[in-house]
Amino acid sequence: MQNRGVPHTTTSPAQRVPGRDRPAVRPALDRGRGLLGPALALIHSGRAPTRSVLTSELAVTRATAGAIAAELEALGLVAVDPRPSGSGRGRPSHRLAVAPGGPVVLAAQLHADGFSVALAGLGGTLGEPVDRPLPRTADPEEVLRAVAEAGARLVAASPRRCLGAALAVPTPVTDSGGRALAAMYLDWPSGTPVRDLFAAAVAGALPGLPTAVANDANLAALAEHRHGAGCGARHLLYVTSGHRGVGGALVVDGRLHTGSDGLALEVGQLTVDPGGRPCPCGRRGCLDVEADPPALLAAAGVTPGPAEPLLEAARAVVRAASHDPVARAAVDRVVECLGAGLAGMVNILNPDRIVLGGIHLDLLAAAPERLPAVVAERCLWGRSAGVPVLPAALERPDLTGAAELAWQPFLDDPQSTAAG
Amino acid sequence: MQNRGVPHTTTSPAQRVPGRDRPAVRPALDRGRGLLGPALALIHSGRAPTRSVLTSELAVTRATAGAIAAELEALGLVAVDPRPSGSGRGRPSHRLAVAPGGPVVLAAQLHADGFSVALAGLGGTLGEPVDRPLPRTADPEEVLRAVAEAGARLVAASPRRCLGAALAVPTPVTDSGGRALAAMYLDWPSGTPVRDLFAAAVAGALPGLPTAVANDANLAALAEHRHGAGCGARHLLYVTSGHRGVGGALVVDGRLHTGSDGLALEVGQLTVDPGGRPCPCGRRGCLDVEADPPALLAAAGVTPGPAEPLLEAARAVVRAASHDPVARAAVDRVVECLGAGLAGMVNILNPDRIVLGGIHLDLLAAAPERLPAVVAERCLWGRSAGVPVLPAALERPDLTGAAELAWQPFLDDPQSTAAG
DNA sequence: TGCATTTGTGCCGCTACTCAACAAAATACC
DNA sequence: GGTATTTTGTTGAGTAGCGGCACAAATGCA
Repeated sequence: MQNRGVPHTTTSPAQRVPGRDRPAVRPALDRGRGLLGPALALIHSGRAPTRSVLTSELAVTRATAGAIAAELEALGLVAVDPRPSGSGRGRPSHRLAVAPGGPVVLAAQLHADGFSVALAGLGGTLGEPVDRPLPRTADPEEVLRAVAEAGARLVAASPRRCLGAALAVPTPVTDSGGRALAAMYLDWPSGTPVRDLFAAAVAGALPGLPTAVANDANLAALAEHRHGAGCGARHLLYVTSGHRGVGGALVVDGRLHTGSDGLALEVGQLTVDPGGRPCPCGRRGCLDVEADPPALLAAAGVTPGPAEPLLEAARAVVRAASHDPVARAAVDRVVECLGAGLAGMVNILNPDRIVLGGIHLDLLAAAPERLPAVVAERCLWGRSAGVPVLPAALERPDLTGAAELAWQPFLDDPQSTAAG
Repeated sequence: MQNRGVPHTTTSPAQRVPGRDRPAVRPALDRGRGLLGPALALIHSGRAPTRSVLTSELAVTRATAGAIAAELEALGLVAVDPRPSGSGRGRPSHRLAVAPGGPVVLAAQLHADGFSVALAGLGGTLGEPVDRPLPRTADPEEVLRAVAEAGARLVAASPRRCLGAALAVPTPVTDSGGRALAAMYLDWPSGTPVRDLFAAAVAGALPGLPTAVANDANLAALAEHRHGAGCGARHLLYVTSGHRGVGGALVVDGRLHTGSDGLALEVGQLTVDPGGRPCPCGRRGCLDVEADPPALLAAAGVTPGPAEPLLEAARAVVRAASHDPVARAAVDRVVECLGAGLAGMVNILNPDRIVLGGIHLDLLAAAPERLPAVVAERCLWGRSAGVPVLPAALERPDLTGAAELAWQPFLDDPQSTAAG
């Protein structure tokens, strides 16, 4: 690209040469970057295993695809393997893959039971995650410092260059201020500036690293879209429940739909059973209290131990449903509620695929026919739509999603990986 | 642009010259078209009144903006007026406006009481609309032929070149097949291929004209976003009810969010009052039966005359609310239901603006404090979100929206206006 | 052993921009 | 009223990114 020299050289009016003139606005730096980003995204998510597929996916000439692949290889991000790629007539195409020793990002996650960190390269593969309990304090600053330090140890132990860090948190995060609105499991006050606090913590442990923070369900959706059950979907609705309440996320054309301030897909307030259980919001039968692990436990009459994770206790109920009629009835009831909630979302969002995580994944496995049927029945154009409902496919969707978030700037502009 | 010659010259293998070679895929034709489209869109929606604003909105250099403006002027789409544009220091910028004698499109609309057609230039201004009752037959082919013929008369009477035609229909339309799913007011069977039928009708009356068909609420939302109360919103939620049922639409970053098959924003099935009126869907208290004109009439105990449009009758109830306690109570009740429905959408979509049309516009005028308050109360992050709720600003939003739809291909690629 | 088919590559050209310098048109200040 | 300052329009040179083309390479099939 053109040499733009040093930006923002504060030329005071006095010392300014008369004939000298600067553009009214700094032209958008991200224009003309062209197809490098889309190409890397295709290889990253495994949708371009060969150069010829890349050519057709990008809708460019073979010459252009070759130049792009060569540049990504020069950046150390992609490995081009000229060995034949197997069957078919004609000359076999070169294989494209993520460069094995390429840069990594630091993915981190806060959840009800602790925190996790892992390194992640391109391609959606995680390194061995480190899981730790939360420090006894609830002070966000201290928690995030512990996360950053655990991450820094991972980074120091790896020979690969680290380009960024991102954190998944179990609360909505505002786009504008990066504030956590309802970090219930963490006992944080509403409005905690988690984005800034994480940035500060990482700046202490790993200076210079760009950071980002987002909601865990949103990130899991992104991960499922790129590397899991949502791969290839144009409009992916992801719904999950791992502890209390129900989280949703929507991926449209490969991008998260976070709404105007990151608060979209707060689906827990959908009414799914007008005569149902009371909800903290004041009404009855909200999805939040009818389709999460506590709802399933309550319907089955099970009281979990105080130290037992709610998700594990609820999974036990689903497993018991194969022989225990009480558990079966509980599962059936929650499946009806979940289906009604999903139908409500489908009427508004019209996704072409639904992926379920958390306890919903188990419920789908226990009612693989009934759950999609409920959705279709209660959905306005059920028969014409017929949305497929799939189980999530990733082992650690939240961590993988955090990695996606950290990778995003470099997927948008692969050249910038060279800067660090 | 490059000369691509005649497309699809079916070179049979036999007659193919050995050294001759065609690209694996036809490269995307719309790449490299650059900023002409965005520039025209800015001028079209009034967001670039001068060349200097265009420069900063496009984030290009003055030279580029000048070249773009000159090209749009050469295409006969934009008028550049070099006269000064008023106040401020420095040299005044040239004014940019839609060319007065430029091309037009044909906008058409089917509604409960008839059909309308109008010509529309760039800039969102409609010519005088022609309103007609529906032919006595319910045969879609015949209805659409009448529409096309009325349109053809308008086109013939105008000296301006017509580039395309689009139709707004009061039913969801599938993206894939262009089929009407629930044209209740028109007595059309579900699945009527309205896109193809309209194309055929227009081909008969105005050969060669490109056509398009979409849902009326969606198009009204698009129109409000570009020329009305939604101008400048990033995520615009539009909700309206002109006859029976409630229609919604979402505009994200200037594009309609139609979902994977055009069926998004079917918001009528949201439960807003669990103990409310029965709905054809089998449940109670759906938005469709609680916040449309018949709901308001029923709450007020009014039975409209058989020939009276439902919207007008409902408007009379809202007007009566200032002095009639029964009407006031009816309005209050429907306002609560509408607010609950809007809150449900806000929780899922997190728009930064809501615009109301149809009877909802009157309800907002009658309860300008209460309606936004209900939304905020029932919305999960009400206080932090505080979504503004505004009345629609256009006189004929559906027709204006149909014009937007017809213009869209030319806004995306202004060069193609020269082809016709 | 050819031949059709598919892919990789180098070279040329075009397009849509940026950059840089200058000219023009207004306001602000003395 | 004249001059400096600010903002804008204009022109010409330069360039990144991509398409078009011709040819070479690598496979399967007859």
